[in-house]
Amino acid sequence: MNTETTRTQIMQHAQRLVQERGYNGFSYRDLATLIGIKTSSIHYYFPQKEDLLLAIVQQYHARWLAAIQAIDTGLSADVKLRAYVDMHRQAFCNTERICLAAALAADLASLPADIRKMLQGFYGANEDWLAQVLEQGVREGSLDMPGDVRIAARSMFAALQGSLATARLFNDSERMNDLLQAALSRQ
Amino acid sequence: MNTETTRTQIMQHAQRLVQERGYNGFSYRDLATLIGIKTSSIHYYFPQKEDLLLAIVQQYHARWLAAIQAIDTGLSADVKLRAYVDMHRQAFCNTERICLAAALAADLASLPADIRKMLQGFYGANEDWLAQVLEQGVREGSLDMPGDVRIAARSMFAALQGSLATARLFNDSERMNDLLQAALSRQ
DNA sequence: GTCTATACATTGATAGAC
DNA sequence: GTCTATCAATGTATAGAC
Repeated sequence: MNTETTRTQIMQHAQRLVQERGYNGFSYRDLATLIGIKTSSIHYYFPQKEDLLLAIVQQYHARWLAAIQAIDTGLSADVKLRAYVDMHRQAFCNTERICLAAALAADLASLPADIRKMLQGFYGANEDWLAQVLEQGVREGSLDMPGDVRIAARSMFAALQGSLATARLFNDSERMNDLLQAALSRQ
Repeated sequence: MNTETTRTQIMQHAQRLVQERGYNGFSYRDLATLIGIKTSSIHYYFPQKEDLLLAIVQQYHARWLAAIQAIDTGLSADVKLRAYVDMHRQAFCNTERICLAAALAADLASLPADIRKMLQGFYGANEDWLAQVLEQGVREGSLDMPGDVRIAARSMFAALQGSLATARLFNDSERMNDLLQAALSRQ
């Protein structure tokens, strides 16, 4: 079973390049050279660069949501939070890449409108999940949330996204351990 | 007194475009059209695009540091923190732009090495200042910091940078009010 | 499906007139 | 200082052979 189809390879490399260089920081030529094909072959699968971007973002969103939903709903809030933060930490330590959504959000004005909508969906889904867990933590008494859990969830997700960028900037995986303190210091 | 020299205009528009579209999301032609000159005139001031980027980052860094240092050192830690967070909030509400350093950090792999060094300097300077203020807060008893203030400072700055990106993504200035809660909830 | 060939616009950059 | 003119390289994209 070979999952290394051309289409798969294109998407893998394209996702990585967006995360490393931004949407405007790579070309079909870069992709073609990396894979060892011609640019016209990429156009066969993704006629326009926006088609490629759309496919990447959809796949990323679906996989990330699946990973979140794989966190056992029966767990306590603080364990869920640790698992969630660990997802970010491991994603970074394995790839040294920031979040795809954060990479695209930086170049926002240069992206098509439908991508912006998808990014909002990605951010919103994460914030919703986090808010739900924080609320559970308050109910369970394991988390001390002074204000609105919705706002706390926003701040927490922003801190996670920002920490990934900083960890890469300093090429310092150790910084990803700060994430735990950042997210869980209110316990 | 006319500060709207060509050089100034170039730098202003270029900084804005980096913050909106990323370093690879605009061209000398874009700049020339915006200002009403020819691309060769831009090359007169900034022979290479990297020269332009360097000048912008240096100016941004200097101005931001000056703004931080303008915060009265005699103030209490929590007032200093509020002033610092308010700098971010107002910067966003006036311009709807994210931090220049955060915009560049996203496209990191496509930037020259000396720019990476400057970004590290910018992040480090902010984290240092924050850590110092947090330590003051602990001494004064106005802040309850469970762990290392250095780590807390990193998380706080990451949260600020991330919140700016989210506020822009959702075109929601209200989110910048979350910053206060995010940064000061440990009071 | 992948290629060759090609089109056509854009990009960063330079030389030299004014 | 700003312009015209020009450049080679790169960018996205298409047509059609195999």
